[in-house]
Amino acid sequence: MKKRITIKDIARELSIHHSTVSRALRNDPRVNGKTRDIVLAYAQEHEYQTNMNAVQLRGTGNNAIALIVPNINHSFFSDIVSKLTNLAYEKGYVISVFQSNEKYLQEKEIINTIIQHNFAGVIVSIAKDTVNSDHFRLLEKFGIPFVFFDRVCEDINSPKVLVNNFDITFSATEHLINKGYKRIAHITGATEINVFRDRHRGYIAAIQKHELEYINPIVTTDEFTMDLGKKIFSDLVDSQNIPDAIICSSINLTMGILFETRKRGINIPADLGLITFGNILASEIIQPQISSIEQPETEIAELSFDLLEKLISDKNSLNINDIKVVKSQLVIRESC
Amino acid sequence: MKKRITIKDIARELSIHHSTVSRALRNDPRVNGKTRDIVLAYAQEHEYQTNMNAVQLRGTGNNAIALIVPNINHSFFSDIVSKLTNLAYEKGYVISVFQSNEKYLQEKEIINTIIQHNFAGVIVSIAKDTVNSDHFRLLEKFGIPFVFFDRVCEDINSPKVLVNNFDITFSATEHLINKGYKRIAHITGATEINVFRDRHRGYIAAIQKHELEYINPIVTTDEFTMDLGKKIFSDLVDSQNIPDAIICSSINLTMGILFETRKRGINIPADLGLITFGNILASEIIQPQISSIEQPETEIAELSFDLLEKLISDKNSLNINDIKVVKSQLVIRESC
DNA sequence: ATTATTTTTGCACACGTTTGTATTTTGGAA
DNA sequence: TTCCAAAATACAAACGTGTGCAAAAATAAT
Repeated sequence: MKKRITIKDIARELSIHHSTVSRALRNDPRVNGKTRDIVLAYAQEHEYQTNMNAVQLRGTGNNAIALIVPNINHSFFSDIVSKLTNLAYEKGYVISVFQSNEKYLQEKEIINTIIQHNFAGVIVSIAKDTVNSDHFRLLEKFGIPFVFFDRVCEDINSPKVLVNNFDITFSATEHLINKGYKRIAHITGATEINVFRDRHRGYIAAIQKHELEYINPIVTTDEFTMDLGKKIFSDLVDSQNIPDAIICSSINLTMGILFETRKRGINIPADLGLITFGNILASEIIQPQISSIEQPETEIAELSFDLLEKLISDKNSLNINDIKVVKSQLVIRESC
Repeated sequence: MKKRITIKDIARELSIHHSTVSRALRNDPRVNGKTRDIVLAYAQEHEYQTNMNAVQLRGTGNNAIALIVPNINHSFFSDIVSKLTNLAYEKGYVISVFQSNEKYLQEKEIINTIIQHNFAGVIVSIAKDTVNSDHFRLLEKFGIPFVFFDRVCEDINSPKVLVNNFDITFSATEHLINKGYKRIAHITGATEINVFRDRHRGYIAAIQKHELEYINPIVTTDEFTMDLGKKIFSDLVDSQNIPDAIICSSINLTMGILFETRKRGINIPADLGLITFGNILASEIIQPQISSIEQPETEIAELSFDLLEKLISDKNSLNINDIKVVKSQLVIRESC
């Protein structure tokens, strides 16, 4: 391994000043076409690569953006991560993906790292754990623009891309009611988070509108796993407090419920109606096919990226408090 | 937004030299405990954050590592990405995740980016497209250590973490044979890639050992999607060249096959035996439950990270040509 | 009190790049 | 040839940090 070649090296070899080399490499019109070609040729031959640390230190040109998600390996987020990564690539940005593991503390440290590395901007969906938003204030203070998607800090003035959780959950609940279900339960996450709170409210609103007696919001702050789904449903059965329909905020939990219903011989949709949030690769295979609320990952990714890009290129280019709401879709299948 | 505070700012305010501040912040024993405390207090109060660009430019201390995967949103890779991200976090590294989209060209550009940003090391699983390995030679040239996992460049001398693809596919095939299946097909990816080639060979070896007549390796270079799975199976049926068992390299393809068998009333395992690579969240739900070859993502992630870490801290600490082979597991369920 | 020793701080430069300004070179017009 | 404007290049400083070395201050030894 030989030491990496720098602009100064090129300058020395070519007996010109390194500032000229710098300009030549960036196609500055101030440099003679002839020398530009010589420099470019030399750079190419010797595999010159810009040192972005130096560029960023200088303060000019920063194409690094950071993405923070609670979990990389949950389908909703991994889809968005994948899409955003591609968008970033196309637009010439470098994207770093960070995972908070649903922990406020980790999220906070990630923010510190982002500041230290001078990222140009951040796209973030907050952890379930995050109730305090000081770290985003810090980000503001350092002048790093950021955009929230899905899970947001509502007390922070920054653009947000949201899903119509209230409306869609309202619709889903109403759909179940119209189908004749009377004891509808709603399983969701910590209602401190906008996403779960809005779904919760949408559910309640529909129940109340139709004056049903049975209201059963089941809020869990644990990690959404299939096992947790099994447990929640088992507890429901044991408690004799059995609903005749469920709206579930997590595909993982839904899998657990499905497992238990099979084990117990509970028929879907006859004995139990079911609507879940989120898609699953195998949705076409699983029987009965589960009705689901599908979120527009592509649209969310694109909107978030656009907003951030605008913010990076000009901090005043848009209303800092811009909120976009994208529509998710209720896909009725065989489970209700 | 106010300008960010630097070491020099602290020095000026405290009327000491910035070198002293630098040392104080890093707990250098050469600085007086008293002044250290003053500096630390001031830094904390004014929310000082190290500028890592400067640090990295200086050449001392680089904690950024890069991870390149073909797809972030395929379960095998997303699991590994997630695990590696956590490992990196625990060990104080910052990890950036890049996605090659199975394209050599993108992989190459990613490598350039990595060089330009002076990453301390790289963990990579190559694209299906990648037959040329010049870009890894470039990485070598720039002295950036890297570790391959799963899909590797065999002509590059760098540590590798592999899965026992030959053996496990051999076993799987033999298992099907022992169960009485006679016409076993194998669906896999481009055999230029070590992973698919080894599986291919393992399959062939088992077939030949048992002197079966029917050998049908189906190699596809297209993206592994459920739709492709449907198409491949439909073509098989149409061609009258119907196997009585299939080993499939991709869970997505397997889903497509499953879909088609249902549609056509083909019974698994009676009419068709099935073994797939990869896990799926819903595996407990899908009926019949599919026998699968499960890869030890955690072990792969840990081994890869350990190797890279050693390489970063001391380039000569291990045999550069180190190859670790981890064992995947054949889990027999109801599909064969 | 003087010197020797250790502890602590200051100084200056380097990392690689960019950019405003000054200087030189070039080419053309007088 | 001489001079002028334009084009091309060189110079120097800056971004924020870390480190070897020199200088100074504090402490210990004589």
